[in-house]
Amino acid sequence: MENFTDFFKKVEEKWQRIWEEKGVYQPEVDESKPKFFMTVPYPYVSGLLHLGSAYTYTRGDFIARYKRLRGYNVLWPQGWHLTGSPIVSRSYRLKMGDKKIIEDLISDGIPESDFKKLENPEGWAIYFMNLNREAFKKFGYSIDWRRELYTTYLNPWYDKFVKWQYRKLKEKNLITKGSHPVILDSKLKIVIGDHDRPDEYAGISYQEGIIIKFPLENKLGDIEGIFLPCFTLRSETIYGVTNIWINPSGKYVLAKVNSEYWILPNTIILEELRAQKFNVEIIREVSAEELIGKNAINPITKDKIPILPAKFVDIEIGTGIVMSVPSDAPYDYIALLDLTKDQEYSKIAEDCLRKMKPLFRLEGYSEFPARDIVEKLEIKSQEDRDKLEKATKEIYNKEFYNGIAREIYGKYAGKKVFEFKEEFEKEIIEEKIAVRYYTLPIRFVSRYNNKVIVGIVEDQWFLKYSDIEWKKLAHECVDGMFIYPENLKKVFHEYIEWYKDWACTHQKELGSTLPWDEKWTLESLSDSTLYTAFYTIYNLIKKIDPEKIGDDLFDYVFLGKGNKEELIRKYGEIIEEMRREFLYWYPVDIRTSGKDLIGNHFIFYIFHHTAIFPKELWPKGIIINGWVLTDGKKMSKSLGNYVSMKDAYEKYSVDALRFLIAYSGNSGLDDANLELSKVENAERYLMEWYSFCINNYNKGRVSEKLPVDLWFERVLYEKIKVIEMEYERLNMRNVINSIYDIDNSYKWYIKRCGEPHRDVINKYIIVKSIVLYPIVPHIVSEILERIGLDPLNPSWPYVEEVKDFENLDKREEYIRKIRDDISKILEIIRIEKPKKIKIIVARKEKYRNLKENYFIRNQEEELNILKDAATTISKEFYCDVDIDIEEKSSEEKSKKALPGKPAIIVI
RNA sequence: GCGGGGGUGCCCGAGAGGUCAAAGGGGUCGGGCUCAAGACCCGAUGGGCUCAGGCCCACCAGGGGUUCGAAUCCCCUCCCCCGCACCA
Repeated sequence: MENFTDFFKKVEEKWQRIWEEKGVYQPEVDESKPKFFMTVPYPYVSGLLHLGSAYTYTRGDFIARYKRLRGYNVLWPQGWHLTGSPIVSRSYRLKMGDKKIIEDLISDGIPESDFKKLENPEGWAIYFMNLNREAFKKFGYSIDWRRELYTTYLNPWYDKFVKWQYRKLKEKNLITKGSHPVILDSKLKIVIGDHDRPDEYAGISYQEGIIIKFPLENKLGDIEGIFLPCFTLRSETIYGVTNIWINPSGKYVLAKVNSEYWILPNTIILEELRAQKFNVEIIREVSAEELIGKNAINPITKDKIPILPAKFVDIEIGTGIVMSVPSDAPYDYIALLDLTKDQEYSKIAEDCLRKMKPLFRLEGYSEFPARDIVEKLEIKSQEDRDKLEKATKEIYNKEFYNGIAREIYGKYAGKKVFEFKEEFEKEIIEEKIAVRYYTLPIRFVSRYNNKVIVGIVEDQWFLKYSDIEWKKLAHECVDGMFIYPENLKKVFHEYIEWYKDWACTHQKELGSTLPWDEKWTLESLSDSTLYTAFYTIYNLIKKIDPEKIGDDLFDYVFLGKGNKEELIRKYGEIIEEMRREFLYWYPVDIRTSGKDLIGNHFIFYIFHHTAIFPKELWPKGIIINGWVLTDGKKMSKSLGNYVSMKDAYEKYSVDALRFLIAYSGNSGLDDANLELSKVENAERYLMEWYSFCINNYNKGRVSEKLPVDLWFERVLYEKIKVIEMEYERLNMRNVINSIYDIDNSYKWYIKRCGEPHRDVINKYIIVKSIVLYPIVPHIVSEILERIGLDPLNPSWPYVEEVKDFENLDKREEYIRKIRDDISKILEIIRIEKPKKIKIIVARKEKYRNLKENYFIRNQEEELNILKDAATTISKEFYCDVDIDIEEKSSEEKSKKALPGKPAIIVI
């Protein structure tokens, strides 16, 4: 069993060592050379990176190395993202002995003896940063590691940088303050993140809805003007309310809420209302019986509607009082149906069902979609929770996007729900019929054993992405950028338009605090927008005591503001150097990553650059790639095809992996298919190329070049042009396909000439090796060294243009056609080994009236070409080949010969 | 619903008005090499006809159109994937 892996691994180690020792990827400012600044968004290091990341970063390496070959002074720095909650959450959960986390760690091959280190966020972050850095190095990335940075207060320089950035944004009035809902522990009043709750509730977010206040028809006791507040996500269905639901076994109270009287359940909901700035004072208890059977008034339609009992009403959710829309809400429909079987309420329930109103026109449904779906899914009762959830979701979704309001909606009639809902809600809130409210879809307890509620924080900070002037700049930036694939420009513009203000601060997460309001931490998308600039000076700024760094340093280095002499006195000459580095490297020439970042990170990146920097420093290019499938399947732990970068480089040769990564796809939104099952083929392919090079370099015939020599040189020339274009766009699959084309042409070349020309074979070796270099730099470095070329400073091959003045392409095409015809004939007449092949060229007169552009002009020319081809054909078919002319031939078939289409006779 | 990406032969995937039955893989079948397997090499792989390099029909989600000519352009329909946010 052949196995080249060990050989490759040795070569890889060797070159990685040399690169590191010689610092070949640590570029210095050099005004005499054009610069190229390439970045890939840093990964979030909550664990080991997998082959999906490898795909993105390896593509980064392809372009970095390609640009180096093209003579650019290339900088590729890399960092790590630690900001946000997942690291905090995971380390916390590990500390608590969470099984899932332990399982994950074990499946990643993390030894249990290391777990202790991971039990705090800092330890976790450092640990995985180290492992992932190691993987990046093993993959051979040409990163300038002097500039390796990571985020959050754990890195005081980064922290200073982010704070500077946010002060700038605030100065420019791009930060605003507002209120924002958050999930809180009801007793401790602290924000409850995923790690503060049981696993099964991770990821549950609040819902935004409204409370509609239904006045009670009569007094309760001697109090008048009491409201039944109904929380709903579907305010627009208020026109179809037939009744109100309360839980028959629930405990309710009469409370004074602000200046009104409300009926509310005596539950955690009171606390939640208070957390949302309602002033709630309990007056007295009210039993469900006191309410059931009474009537309320629909505040919009003024209909009189009964209050009825329903078991499905959860007195801890919403307001514990529910408006019932049987026409469009499956729960309500089935509950009324249930109630028709009840002695006491059957009449009222039937009446309610009769009063159902058609609200929306919805294709595929009758005027009462709730009834339709209850029947379709065969929902039997309100206990049928799963089906009801599904039904509700379906109807809600369909009605929201496709439901057309009927006449009853007045000015909204004819519109779709999503078109008018926002305005409608605004209106009923202004009319004081309703109020905005947030709640949870399920009530659960925090790890501190208290129920969790939604509260409003009043001092939440926002990035003002709604700012029209800011949007304008962002659009302008996109317009001026190279975005590949090009059609994504439109998508970028749309996202810029669509963004509203972004809540940029969280609590209890890893990150940098907001400099003027230190209880807030900048959330993870918001602290990672401008750091590409920070890379340019990071290797230098680290020499300065972070304690001493003030905004004046950044103002000077990035914006050229401040008194230079004074600043030099304060920080030293180094700030001059920093300014120079920044101005040399900036702007970013290419930033490349996956399509998942388009709508978030890349938009932020653009916005913030336009806010802080002058136009000439705005980002210049973005290249987007798709997801990665491994062997045609989505990579996931449950499918068992999950491969971490660490697994991969330990098991396979990295050059083979890099080759497969290149071959897996082009830029764009399509998913790439990384065929790990082909890793051996890739190794073999590369190994064969390696042996070919060292065995053939400087070998071969030395003589006048034949037409076929020129033809192959021409192929090389043409292909290298194509490959250049594909590299610029990171269409790596196309690059490899072009290399395969070269290989196929070489095969034909050898068939045609037997022994290759020395110049030609050398050219082939150099061209293909260099073109492969960005993809498989280790083995190519080895090749270059073995054949006596500089492996540390390779440059893009210069191939002289070979013009097609000899009709080289058509000549070869002609010969190939003759060859194909012969094999077709052999097949049809079922001869395997011909004794002789006669090729008879058309008689002279037939050439007289040829089309202008035909490449063969006369009989002599065709004869020459055929004589040249005779050896090739004879070798291929193992027989003699006679070339003759029609004039002299005695063969009957010779008469059929035409110019460019000689008669072929096989004996 | 909006926005984006798609639907090509057994499968994956290129092609973006003629040179297109449609590149390249893979699979399958047949053959070669081999003690044998793998690897490698050659051939076949829509249907029908034709024992001399050939011809005819069908065909690129479905339907219609533009054109001398459409997988490619236009219109309609159907289907699939992704996003629609406060999260890395």
